[in-house]
Amino acid sequence: MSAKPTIYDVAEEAGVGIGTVSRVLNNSTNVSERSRLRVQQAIRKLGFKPSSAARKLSRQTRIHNLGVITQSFNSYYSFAERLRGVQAFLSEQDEKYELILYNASSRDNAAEQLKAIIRDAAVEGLMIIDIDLSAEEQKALRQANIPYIGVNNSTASLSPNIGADNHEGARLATQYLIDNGHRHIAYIGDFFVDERFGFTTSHERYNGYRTALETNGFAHNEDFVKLGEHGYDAAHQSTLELIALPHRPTAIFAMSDTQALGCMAALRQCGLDVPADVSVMGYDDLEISKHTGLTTVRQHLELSGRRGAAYLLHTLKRTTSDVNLTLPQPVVIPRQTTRDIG
Amino acid sequence: MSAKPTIYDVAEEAGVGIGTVSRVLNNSTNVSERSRLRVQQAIRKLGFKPSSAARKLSRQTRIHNLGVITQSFNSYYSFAERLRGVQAFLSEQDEKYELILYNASSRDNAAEQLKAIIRDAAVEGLMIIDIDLSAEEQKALRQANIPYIGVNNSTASLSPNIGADNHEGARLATQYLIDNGHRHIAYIGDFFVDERFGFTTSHERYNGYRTALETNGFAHNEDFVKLGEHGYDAAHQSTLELIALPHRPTAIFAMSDTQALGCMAALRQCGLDVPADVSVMGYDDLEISKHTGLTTVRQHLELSGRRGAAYLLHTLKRTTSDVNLTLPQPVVIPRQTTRDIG
DNA sequence: ACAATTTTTGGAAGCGCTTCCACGCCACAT
DNA sequence: ATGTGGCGTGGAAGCGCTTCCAAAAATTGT
Repeated sequence: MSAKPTIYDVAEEAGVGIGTVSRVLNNSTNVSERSRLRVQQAIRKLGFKPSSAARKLSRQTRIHNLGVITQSFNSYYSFAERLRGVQAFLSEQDEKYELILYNASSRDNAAEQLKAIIRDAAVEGLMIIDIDLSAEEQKALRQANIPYIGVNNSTASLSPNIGADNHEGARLATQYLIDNGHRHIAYIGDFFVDERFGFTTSHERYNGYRTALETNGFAHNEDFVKLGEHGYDAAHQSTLELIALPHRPTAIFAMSDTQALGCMAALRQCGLDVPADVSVMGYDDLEISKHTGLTTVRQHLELSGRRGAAYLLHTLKRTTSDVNLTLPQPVVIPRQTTRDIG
Repeated sequence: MSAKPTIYDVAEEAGVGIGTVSRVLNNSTNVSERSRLRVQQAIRKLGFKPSSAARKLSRQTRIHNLGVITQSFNSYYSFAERLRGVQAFLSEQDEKYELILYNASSRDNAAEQLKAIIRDAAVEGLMIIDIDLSAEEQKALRQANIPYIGVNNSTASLSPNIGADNHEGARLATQYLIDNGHRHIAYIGDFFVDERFGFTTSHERYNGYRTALETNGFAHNEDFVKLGEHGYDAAHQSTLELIALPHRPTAIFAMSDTQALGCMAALRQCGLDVPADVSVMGYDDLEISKHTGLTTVRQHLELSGRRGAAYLLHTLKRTTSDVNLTLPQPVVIPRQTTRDIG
């Protein structure tokens, strides 16, 4: 008798009909105090819990739920900013939307979760942050009739996609450093993994960096490119390696603000001043970057969340009106960690 | 005919039985290629979407879902760290849990959302971050048989609660400054609002600050207490006011790292060095604080998320084993923004 | 006392799906 | 021809709830 109790069990236990139980559950009027008490007692005794599925089904009330799946809770500050955009947009809507968060621990796990989502029809729309879906996965979503939108994925592989132009942003960042007289610019980024399905963010930004160098006719120095795990610590380590170089760079372009912070910490730890000795450029413009005076590239994180959510809702409502899928161009925000050495 | 199509509509359109439609939906075997195609066509034509509620109900598969409700997406970095703890814990479990995020825009909105959650039995367990529930609200949750856990709420009012000892943390922080020779210590915090249901975090930390001062027999200076909105900007403003004082403090204790950053920015902007001229102490130990060298109080944010999730799961499983609800004591993490002026 | 309301009640029907059973059909062996 | 097995198929039953309706009980008025 450990099976989940239903209202029938409760009704029997309380010696009333199921209608009465339901009425108590819903705080409906027209229930005698005596019945209400008996039912409540039975509920407690049986540890009864209404099934939300059954409720949603019978009560015709369609509660919409959107999913957000990401692999990048490690770079969770930027994820949080995007999420904030999503929430903000959703809360402005008339209808209520539940936001279900899926956090994949690895690419394989992401695939697994995705399958589960499709199998259970768990969400009506899905936002995919920082995961590049294979063609098959995207097809599966389409077949399941689940609209989806990629955010910060490799534009090439995931469509539709809220595109941050990583290449252009990185090019601008590098060009900014060049305009400030820098000739020896290092790049700190993540490993270029997962290239099966298009470029990674790191690779895209790296390409933008290379483009800027080449456009200006500068030689490319392989020693100035340091790839590692994402995050503060790896960037810290990479920076130490850069400093140890016979000819150290005069500027370092980190592919994320978090990494830029790790970079700056390493520089200062070695007695180097930022920006007097070395300029540092980040990427993301997290809110903290404003606070730390980091020169960086603004890429409209919160807005990307908003736009993504807007797209999903429009699609769900079958609105034909177009939704703007492009974000404003990334732009360099000059602050105090870069210096003109021209 | 704009009503949501069901499998019956699809079956009719495709000229097959509902069983076949269901089989196609579930990628079941034993469906002729011909039928499969017809069904898929019909699905597309009708824009059919399976109802997740009906699915969950019929398929006996109980998918658990937990809710997290918060009001504090404004201080979302610390929220993100907690959430990370929750996710990490959940992903270690065998059973699958869906995490539904509720973000209240105001206290009233929180009350509204809470009602909706209860009404819809939307979640099996609820984590309440930074919102103090009234006795009635807690009672409603209990009646609805939804286990809940407060995180960083005023211990007094929300029970059970994963308690961060704000008073003690603030006392330690202040004592640390005192031990470093400071006698003129300012406090920057949030307004003490919402006291109907217990103390706010800001108030608790303020009290800890006062306790330290009094224990050491120092006079309390009302001018040194600046309360405002939460966040960087208000703290920035408060700091400017502190600096303008005839006798400015030698140390500033901000109730959060975010505010400490605003404070430091203001100091530097006025040509004051941290920590040479003024020491700054934060609270939270966000990950960024390590990066910015901020002396602060560590309060185990991620762990609080983990513990909260653990409690909910244990309760759901009716495990009798006790769950540890107490967090390690907060501890001062000395870094580079404070100086011994003894 | 009785009739006229009003409140309270039980339970059938139905929400949209999955699952299962029974049946038709065809290919193959006998 | 007759049997045998397996695939494909339709549709009834059932998941746990809400909602409705008609009927029973309680209340009011006369």
